[in-house]
Amino acid sequence: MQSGTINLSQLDGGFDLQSTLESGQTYCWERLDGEMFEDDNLRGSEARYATVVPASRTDSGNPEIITVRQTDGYLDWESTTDADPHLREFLRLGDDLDEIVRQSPDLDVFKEAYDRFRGMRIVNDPVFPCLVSFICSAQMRVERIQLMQENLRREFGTPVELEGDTFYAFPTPEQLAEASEEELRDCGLGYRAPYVKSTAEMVVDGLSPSKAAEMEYYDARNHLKQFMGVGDKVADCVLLFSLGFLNAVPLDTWIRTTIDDYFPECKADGYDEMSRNIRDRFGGQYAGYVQTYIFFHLRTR
DNA sequence: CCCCAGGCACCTC
DNA sequence: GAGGTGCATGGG
Repeated sequence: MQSGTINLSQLDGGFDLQSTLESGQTYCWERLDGEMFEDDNLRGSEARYATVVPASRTDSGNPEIITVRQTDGYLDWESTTDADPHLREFLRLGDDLDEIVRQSPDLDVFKEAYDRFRGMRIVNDPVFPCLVSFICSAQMRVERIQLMQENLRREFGTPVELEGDTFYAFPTPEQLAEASEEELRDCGLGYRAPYVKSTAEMVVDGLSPSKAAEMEYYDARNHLKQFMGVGDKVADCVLLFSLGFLNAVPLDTWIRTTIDDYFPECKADGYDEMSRNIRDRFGGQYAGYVQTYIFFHLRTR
């Protein structure tokens, strides 16, 4: 086992592990001393979280466990591998949060959110788990999305051990493509089960979700919409939370409500037009950051 | 019993 | 392409 620390005081704009992992951006982590996404868990804890790095991302070619905990200005990690570069990538520790806030619009609702969750960063999840989890997110609460992903990992993922504890990698496209629709429904996926199976088969057959990362924003969104169960909103989530499109603003029910209450001038009929309006209103290149702060703030107040 | 949850596929027109 | 409808599942 390896361990290490990352000095958070050296990061521009600081870091907050709990809000980063429990704001509904990522379903790739589990909390070891409590349930993710329970409101009374919000803020102030020094909880430990675990994830499994996909085999496709590790030097060893095997899935590798990382556990991590934030204490007093440091991120302490333990891992089966050198977790430092993975953590910097998955948690976007290189983002200059101070600069992002400077470039964001002067909005009271954003200031409130930023005061509550200072240090929260957008995540950069591995693309296949991110894609599947947001296909599962349709008409579903975050607590149950998390439960569905835990079920998928346990039922279909490769087990990995760290000091006697067993964790599961998120299933590969091959592992999910081989699952039956019935088995997927048993994980609680409901009508999303055939979407997940079909999307896994498409990836196995060679359609690459990560290829969107090389494209211009609208082409990237259209590329992702080829997958079954992926529309404009899910595509924007994958672009923002996995592929580095910090300008993407997923238009979900909460942001739509916010638009009605705070930005009525951005209202429009189609997703495209309203999305463009709100992206401009949120300052363009970092609009996804603004949206994520506002979403978490309003959802948990 | 109702309604709703970080929407989407599919069918009309 | 724009608009309506069905969709599994669990909790309030």
